[in-house]
Amino acid sequence: MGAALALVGKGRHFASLGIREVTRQAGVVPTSFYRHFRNMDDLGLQLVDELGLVLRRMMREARANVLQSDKLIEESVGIFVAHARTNRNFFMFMAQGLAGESRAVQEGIRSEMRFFASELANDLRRLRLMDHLSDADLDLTCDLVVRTVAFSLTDLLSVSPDDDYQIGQIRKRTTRFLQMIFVGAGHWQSDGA
Amino acid sequence: MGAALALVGKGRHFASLGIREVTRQAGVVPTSFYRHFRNMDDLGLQLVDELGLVLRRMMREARANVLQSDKLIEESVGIFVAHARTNRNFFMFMAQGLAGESRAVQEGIRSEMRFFASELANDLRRLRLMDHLSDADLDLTCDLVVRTVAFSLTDLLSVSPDDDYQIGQIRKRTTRFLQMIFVGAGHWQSDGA
DNA sequence: CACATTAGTGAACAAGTGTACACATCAACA
DNA sequence: TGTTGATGTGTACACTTGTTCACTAATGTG
Repeated sequence: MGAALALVGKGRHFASLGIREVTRQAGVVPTSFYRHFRNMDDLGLQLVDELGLVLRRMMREARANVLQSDKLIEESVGIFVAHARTNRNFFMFMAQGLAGESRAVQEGIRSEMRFFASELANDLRRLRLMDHLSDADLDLTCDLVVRTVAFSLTDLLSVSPDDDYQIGQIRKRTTRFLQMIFVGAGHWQSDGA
Repeated sequence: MGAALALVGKGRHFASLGIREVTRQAGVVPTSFYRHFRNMDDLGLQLVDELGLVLRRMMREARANVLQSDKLIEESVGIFVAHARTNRNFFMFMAQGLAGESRAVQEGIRSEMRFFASELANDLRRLRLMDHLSDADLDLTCDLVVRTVAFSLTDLLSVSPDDDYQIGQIRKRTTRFLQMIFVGAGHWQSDGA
């Protein structure tokens, strides 16, 4: 799995990886592959599971650092950007998987995103933010937030991880996106929406 | 190019396609490939160019059908969904390319999206909507809109093109996303954003 | 310690891959 | 009509690929 991630991190697309290639990168003989996975799709699914853990770690950190901050959005985006850098390969895999060729991997990632959105909704409820929104509308908002952040991922991954200036730009832009969404959510249904 | 698109439409990822595979689908001998393209990346780039045309056609239709409608957002999303169905393979290619393995294709698609966003900004200016926004903020809004629609693409492409119910759901949800964004844009900078 | 499970090995095979080269076909135009 | 440029063909070569099978090394548990 590490070998596959490493190749993805080098710019290869997961769908184009072969068993021999992965085992070669892992420093192991091709047949060993079958001791762990039935095929590449299987490997992909297990990567999605690990991706889930990465995302949960990120959420935990965000909750810890953000609870009483007034710059909730800015902080959260910062944590996201930091994690995207630390776990670059995982996030690359995620970005690829959304339109990947394995339906199962696709669905897995989608499901991780849904989970993330629902946790975000819980947090906002708990913090008594967006109290005027119905459950459905809060859901809508969180879904939109998660999508926006996920799309920023593709921006983030398309620049060098050392290009602090560009990364800063993306962080600022993403923050403004979210601010605009929350302004919209704040006025939702109180006007002609 | 048609053959490559057809394979993508069948669920394959562009990055995993080979020259022989494409020529086989095209009903032509492998060596013929080199008469038209230098390699698969080259083919990808030419597909991006054609994708540009598809998007422009869509924009033209949207402008024609939407000028004096009060349901501007709803109509536009409808046109988008319709085009996504008609040109399913092109849009699949687009969704894949955003996180694809050819940097050039990636940049090409990204650039098409920027163009689309800037045209949208022009239209909004012309229609005297969002008149209170600075150029930069209008840009921000349009970028966010285009991203949101692009992400909906992955939803759209993950369901069967004949599943009218699910497609309708996606259309409605996307519409609400955009409405929320525009509500946010409408109140932008007038409150604590 | 012995034993069972797990992980890794090496050789083999049929099939598929990218690419090179010389040759054939065909449309368009002088 | 003859020539030319674009497109397609057939053969060939050196690799790479997925998967199989029988075998070995290491691991931890009774």
